[in-house]
Amino acid sequence: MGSLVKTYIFLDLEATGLNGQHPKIMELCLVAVHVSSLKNPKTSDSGEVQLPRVLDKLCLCVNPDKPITQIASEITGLDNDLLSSCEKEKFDMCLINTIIEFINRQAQPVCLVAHNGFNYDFPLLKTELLQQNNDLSSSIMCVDTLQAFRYLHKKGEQRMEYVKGQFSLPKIYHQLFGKEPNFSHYAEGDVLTLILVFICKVDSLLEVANYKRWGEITPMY
DNA sequence: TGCCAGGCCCTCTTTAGGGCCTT
Repeated sequence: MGSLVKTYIFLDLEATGLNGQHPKIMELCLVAVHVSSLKNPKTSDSGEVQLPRVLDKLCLCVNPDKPITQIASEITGLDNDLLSSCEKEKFDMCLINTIIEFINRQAQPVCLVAHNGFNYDFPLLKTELLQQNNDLSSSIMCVDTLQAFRYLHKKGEQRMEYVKGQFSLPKIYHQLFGKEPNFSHYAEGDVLTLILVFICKVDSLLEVANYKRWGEITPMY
């Protein structure tokens, strides 16, 4: 299924809490990368993988219309007063149309990519869409990089000596780049970090990735 | 009142428990 994909859209959400707290989205970022850019990455003089030059980005803050948990506020730097004072709109039809049009202007077919996406980002986005009586095309493909990296490790990927059993995005980035990622828990920062680690392992990831259809994603709540 | 998920993986496992991962 994955060999058909022409555009990978990397996705990250910042939200008011975790699954059990019925979270609401307060920031989202989608960055679209054509498959040709992923498979022909540029490197710096020191040999470090660089972000592709051609990126389409959609980054938006959202008024969650719900109290943000203290821990979520601490790690994201977002709080209700800040979002209100910046007069951010709620997750509404205007935002949904923007997301759909962003996806539609990419070379098709597209695949959404998120770290722990099958259990967090995709179900939460689905919940928000359904609450507005809308949804994405059920044929859109989805990949979870947490699942894929765990699978690579289990299969004995030679160059990956992660801290045993630990596959958070910052830990994977540190393993591959030898430094801390920039702007963790900014939606855009996390997406760019995700793109970099994806490119580092692109051939392996594309080989083992477990593709699901958006129609198979069940809402978080 | 107080607390709140759930899928995956590992191991001191499979009649289970605990940590990871996402905010």
